[in-house]
Amino acid sequence: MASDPTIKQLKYLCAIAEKQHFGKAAKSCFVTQSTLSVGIQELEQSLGLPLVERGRKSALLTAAGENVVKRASEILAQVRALKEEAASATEPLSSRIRLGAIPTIAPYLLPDTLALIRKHHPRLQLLIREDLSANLVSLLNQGQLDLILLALPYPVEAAYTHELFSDPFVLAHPVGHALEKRNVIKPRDLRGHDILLLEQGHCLRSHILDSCNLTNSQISLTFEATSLHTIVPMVANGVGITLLPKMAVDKGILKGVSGVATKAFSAAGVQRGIGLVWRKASPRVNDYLKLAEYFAR
Amino acid sequence: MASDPTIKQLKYLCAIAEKQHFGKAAKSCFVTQSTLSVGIQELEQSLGLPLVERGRKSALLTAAGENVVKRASEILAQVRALKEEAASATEPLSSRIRLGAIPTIAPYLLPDTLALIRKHHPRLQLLIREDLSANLVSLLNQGQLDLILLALPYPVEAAYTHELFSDPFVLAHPVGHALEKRNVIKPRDLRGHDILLLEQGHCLRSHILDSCNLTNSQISLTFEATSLHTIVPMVANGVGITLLPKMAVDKGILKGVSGVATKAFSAAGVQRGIGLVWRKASPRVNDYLKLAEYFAR
DNA sequence: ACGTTTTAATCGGTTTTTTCGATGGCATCG
DNA sequence: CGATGCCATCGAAAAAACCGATTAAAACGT
Repeated sequence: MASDPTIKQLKYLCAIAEKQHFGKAAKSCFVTQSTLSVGIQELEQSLGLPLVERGRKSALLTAAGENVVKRASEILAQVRALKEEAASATEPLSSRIRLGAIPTIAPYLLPDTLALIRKHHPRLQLLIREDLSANLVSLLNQGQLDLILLALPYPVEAAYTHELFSDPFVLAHPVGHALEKRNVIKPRDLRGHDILLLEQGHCLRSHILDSCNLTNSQISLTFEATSLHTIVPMVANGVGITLLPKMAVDKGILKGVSGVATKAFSAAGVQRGIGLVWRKASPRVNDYLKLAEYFAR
Repeated sequence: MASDPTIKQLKYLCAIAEKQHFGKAAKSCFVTQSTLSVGIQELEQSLGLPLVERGRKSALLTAAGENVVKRASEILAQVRALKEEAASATEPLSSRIRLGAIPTIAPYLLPDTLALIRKHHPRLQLLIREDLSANLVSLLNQGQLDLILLALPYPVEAAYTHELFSDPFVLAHPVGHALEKRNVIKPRDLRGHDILLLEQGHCLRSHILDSCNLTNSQISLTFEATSLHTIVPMVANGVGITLLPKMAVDKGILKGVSGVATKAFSAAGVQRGIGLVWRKASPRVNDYLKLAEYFAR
């Protein structure tokens, strides 16, 4: 079977088309005339037809040769484009990063941070997927995502976890609630109260339970919500109390809601970690670390 | 400077994209795994960025890698297209031939012959240019034309002349003309008669003069026309006599014209030759010879 | 916990290809 | 008729491509 033409050969041919002269074409390609000559011959052989009409005065192209040149120059242009794109992609934090984030982080951390990142790295295309931790980890390990933003601790299999900062939980209770008068609040003070949590599958639920040493059975009323935004009005209505990520409170989840007060825990450890996770083999660790700086502030 | 990626390398990369596995990709490229491995590495080096994420389970593409693959597959498709076009062009009498012809041949020889050629070689693209011999020869030697159809003899510089057949001149005279009664007509019988010829520059003029041993001064009335079609009615109106290529008469130049009679010369040599001319260096002599067969019949 | 397997990178050596300088052939020009 | 210009060809040297074997590292199985 006839082998493929070489990019070099196509270049030679285009040079001939331009210069109409073997020697000059060779010079413009920085090779000797003999090299270019055999290059053209090989190309003609591999295509099975004469491309250049060797005259004494000048080297003209065959009709077929001109067609080939037309296609060849397109190919060369595309190759150039490929190289240029690749070159621009070597610029850090460019091209595409597919980022996953869980629902109890994304709405509070991403808007500001992404705006900042976008400002500094306009060439970076960040695709966001919001999903539960388990799904994100699975997608990451399948290669469908490049980077995920999780609450820690979380088992991420073979992936690498880069912790960013810790996010304390704060108590959110109806105004006038029995806990309001206490100066100091510890996890054990929660026992016996109706605690509203997200439904199973949200890692926030287990992080809260774990960090407060509670079990499912110790929660007297397990009213399960699908989002923090649905829990807040329930607290306002006196249905129960809840723990909110400080991150969410800082970003104004209580804004416009009356009848809910917050209180920080005096004990340490009532918190979750926030971290980035990527595949160990990932070649863009530098990019991820740079992104981490934006998330960490 | 970074060297160009190789077509082979692009193939390797696309194979990886498809198989997501070095070994399998290598097999599909009919090379060993090591060959493909270094090929990919070279490509990555020349582009200056990682394209493949070598996992233990599978070889995934980087974001940049996917972009490159997209472009690469386009390039490969174009290369394939180039090869296919070239292959189809090896079929004889395909692609393009730029044919020049003089005004005293083209209208009489081309219509029928081109129809025949078109029928047998539908893939052949014949571009026709009608011009005076001198211009055609110049265009041929400049490479603007591939083949020209001339009346012979004609000096064609370095080109090669392939004679097809001879085209006798016939006398065309008004009905009732003095020459009508003669059984035998020789060139010298023309002397003293008003002979209508094409203007200077048309080779037909000099061919007639030469073949009849006439000089410009021997023509009593030098009424110069720009085309044979304008001469014929002038003959019909008794303005003079003329010599017409038999070819033109055969193809009906006198059809619908009354009052003009024709007579063959009894002497040999009152004729012009018809021939194809191409550059000696032309690589498509086979095609031209094949075309010559159509013109010669 | 420990071999086994899988997978890609690496190494060493051979073959192939590429490239160059020099030479040759051919046609044109002075 | 020699000089010149141009492309093809040749021979040698350099570069590369390629292969098979081996290594390294991780995943898998027992």
